[in-house]
Amino acid sequence: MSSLHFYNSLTRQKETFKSLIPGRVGMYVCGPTVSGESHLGHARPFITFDIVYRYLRHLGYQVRYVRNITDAGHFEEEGRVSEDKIASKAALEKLEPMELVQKYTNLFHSAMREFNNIEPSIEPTATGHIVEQIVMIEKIIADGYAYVSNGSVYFDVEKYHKDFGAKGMQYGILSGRIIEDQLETTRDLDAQDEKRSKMDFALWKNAAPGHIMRWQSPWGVGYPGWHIECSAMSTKYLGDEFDIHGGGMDLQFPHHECEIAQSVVCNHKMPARYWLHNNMITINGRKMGKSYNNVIKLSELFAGTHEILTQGYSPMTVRFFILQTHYRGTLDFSNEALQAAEKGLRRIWEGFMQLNRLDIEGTVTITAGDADLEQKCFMLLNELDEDMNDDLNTAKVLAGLFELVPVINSIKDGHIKLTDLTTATLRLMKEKFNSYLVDIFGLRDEKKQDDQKLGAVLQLIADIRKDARSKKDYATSDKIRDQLLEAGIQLKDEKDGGFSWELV
RNA sequence: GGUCCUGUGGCCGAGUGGCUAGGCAGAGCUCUGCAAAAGCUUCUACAGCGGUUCGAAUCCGCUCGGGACCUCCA
Repeated sequence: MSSLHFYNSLTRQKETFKSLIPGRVGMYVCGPTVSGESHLGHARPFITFDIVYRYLRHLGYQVRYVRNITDAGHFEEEGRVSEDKIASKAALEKLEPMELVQKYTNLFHSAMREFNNIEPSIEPTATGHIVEQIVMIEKIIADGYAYVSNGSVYFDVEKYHKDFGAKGMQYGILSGRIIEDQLETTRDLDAQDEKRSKMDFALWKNAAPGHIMRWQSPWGVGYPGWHIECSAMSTKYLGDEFDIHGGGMDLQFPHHECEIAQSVVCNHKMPARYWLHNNMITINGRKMGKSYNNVIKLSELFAGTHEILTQGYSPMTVRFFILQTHYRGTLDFSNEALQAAEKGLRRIWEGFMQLNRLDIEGTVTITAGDADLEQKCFMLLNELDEDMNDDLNTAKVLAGLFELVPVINSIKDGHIKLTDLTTATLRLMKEKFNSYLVDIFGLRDEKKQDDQKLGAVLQLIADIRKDARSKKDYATSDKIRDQLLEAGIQLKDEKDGGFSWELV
């Protein structure tokens, strides 16, 4: 598998990735609803698609990455409480809705920075694209696939299904749902009378009195339905047809299904070629979500303030934790798993630092001193790209890197000589570690150890300690080491008589 | 009820039918004044029952368990 493959939810199989325009990729990812603080579950898609973004760029693509901010709010429960999520919270908190939106948007952005996610190329907001959404709805009505009912507009799913199903774009194409079954099994909800069919979904909702977020439209005062913003904004910034559409698995139906229907009516094309869905983060085997009351907010996660947390976990630990599993599998949260990730990250990062310190150009070796080891390393290094290309198997890439860590440490400790490997392989090792850990996985050192002054001070203290040790004054040397550790600085004696230190 | 996914060793997790990932934890050893780190060695697996096959964790069937979606949801 020498080229990039993605599992495409649309076709339910792995496919070779080929962009519509050579060298360029358009990617749309469903962003957050900023009606509340982001939680651990939200971290996954944004980290996952950050990896996709980084990897595509690493491969040389010029990517336009669009990720929306849903700030217009949606009804709590369709057909029942016609109330805007953001508006209801705003009433409770006595805040201007846009003030609330701003607050949570800022929090979201700061979390994204902590995770070291690269900002998208465009981050459009739903409220900033009301006009585009209205225009799109008008077109759907004009073409006969939507109808106005009591100031609201609904999409006519059955008509769409009948007409476009004949063209191979039936409703249910993405989620694998059979519309006929859906009609029989969909639960009866209250106040369905505005809709002609229970499958129909809202494009525009009539705003009830007291509903704070509202806009003037051809159908009266109201607000957009849940799905139209993504169709409007993806079309505007990426065109009628673009390469990748991403999001959480729970959005596959109905959100993405409806998005497809809307876009197909307007543009007569399947909007995206590759549909990528990340799986959920579970906690005790259950999806993390408001309805389950098991949400850990990111701020709680970092600080360790949630009751189920035994400690705080840093953004990089969380990022690494997410990378250690394949994005399409569920990932179960537990303190043990996070602690393991924390230690694993530390180990691989230390190995990476050691590797960077090796002077591999000192003696250039053409022939490996240890042919078996050379072959093993060379193989491991070449498998990395294969694994990454295989639907982004980050877990396997990390496993491969981990297998090389003992080799690096052994070189450092002198168990393996630099000349046991060819210089070409050592160079490749440096290159791959750097590419994957830094560029593609977006990991970074969270402990800023580049403080020159602190380093100088520690050098002095270490010299004093060394003197004490040489006089076998272990009481003093241990005191220095123990008290530094209490201050959060760990000294490590090296075999060559030197020392290293680490902030803990 | 409908659609789909899933069940791997103490924990987390990869896994293309044959070469039995990896991390964390545990045990032993080496190095060290001690410690930490590191290195080497090592113990626990493929839910159960059938079937296909020379051979199955991997394919098929059944049973049991877990989960997701069908309603806002990452």
